[in-house]
Amino acid sequence: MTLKPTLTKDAWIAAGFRALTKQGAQALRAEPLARQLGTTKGSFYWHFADLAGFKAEMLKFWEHKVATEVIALIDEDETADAQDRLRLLASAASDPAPDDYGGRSVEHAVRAWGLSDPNVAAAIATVDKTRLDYLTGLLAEIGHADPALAQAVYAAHIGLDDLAAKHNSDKAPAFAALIALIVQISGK
Amino acid sequence: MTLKPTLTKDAWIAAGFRALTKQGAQALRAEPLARQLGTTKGSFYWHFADLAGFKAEMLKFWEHKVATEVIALIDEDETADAQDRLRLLASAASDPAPDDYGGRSVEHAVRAWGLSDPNVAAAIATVDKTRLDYLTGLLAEIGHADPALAQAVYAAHIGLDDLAAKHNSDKAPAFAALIALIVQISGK
DNA sequence: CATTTTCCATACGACACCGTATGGTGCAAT
DNA sequence: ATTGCACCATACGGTGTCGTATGGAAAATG
Repeated sequence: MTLKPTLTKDAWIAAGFRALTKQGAQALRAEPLARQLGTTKGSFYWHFADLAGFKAEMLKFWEHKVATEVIALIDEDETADAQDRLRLLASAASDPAPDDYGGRSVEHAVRAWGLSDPNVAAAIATVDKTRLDYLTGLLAEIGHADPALAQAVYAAHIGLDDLAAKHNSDKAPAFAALIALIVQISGK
Repeated sequence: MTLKPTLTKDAWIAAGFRALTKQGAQALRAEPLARQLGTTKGSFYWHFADLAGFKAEMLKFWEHKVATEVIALIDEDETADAQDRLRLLASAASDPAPDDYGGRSVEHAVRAWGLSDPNVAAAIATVDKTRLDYLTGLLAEIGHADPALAQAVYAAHIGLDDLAAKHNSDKAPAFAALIALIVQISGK
């Protein structure tokens, strides 16, 4: 059990996400991050081969986090039916910034990052597909067979992250209102 | 010899939006843009005081474009009622990239840009408020008084831009499906 | 205590870009 | 033709960052 008073890779990655959410992808540089951590880039280049390696580890970290979130959601309540699961989704969106590294949504920042980094874009595409397939299945179970609707609902989730980050507005009630509307129709 | 049309500010701004949509905000630099245009930064610094001035003009250009779009939409059909206007919104989203500078949505790129530039974020906030107020009014007219729903619908519009850019998917059917659902409920 | 390993500091050359200064070119008007 | 102006090319110093190389401190190991 080596108790380390020194920096770990995770500390660098956390600093990376803080910088990403606050300043965008162009802030992912070794020397500014080192200043932020009160150290020098000597540490950075000991823990990571180069910037690309650092970014790859950040991305890996995010992919793992998202994957566990999805699994947790699916296994949350084995007995819940589709309607319950949808409402669970709506309330999960109300978490007051559970994965926050300093004020904004990590997911939103990662999506913006994807615009300038193909590796990030590829990871996002995979995540999107997983979620969208899951949501499409849920909606189909309650009578909404059109996958276009699932796409719209998922898009609302994405867009609300954006709006919440830019306007400090609350994401939860809007998403809940949308889900409520959809569940209402399925009941008829 | 080729009659060389001199570069205008608009040509630089167009190149700026191409770079923004393809590579993100960090691509808004004088020398790379000059190479892209087959010229040098001597031209850039003749047309613009500095990078900040250039970005300000890009932003001004975008704000003007968005403003005219909104006005055009409102004045499109004076006799249309709220339901018609909503369907008009849905079909307007089906334009095959009307404001494209090279493959992706400008709006989407500008929103990502806003993450790292407060001036851009402020412009987006204004635009969002205008659109959201308009949409909230429309939905209220057809019986959906909850502004949270309007927020969700607008968020879907934003999110679909993101998904369309990342997956080359079509934005129109998803948004149309959502609007159809909402109009359907209002009929009850 | 000596040695090895782990982790960080510092110095270095290379490179890309900024913004300025200044010179050059083609075209218009006189 | 000469001048004036609009527009671009080029050269320059300055800054910020990259990635490497190397030295050193502190803990772990024997």
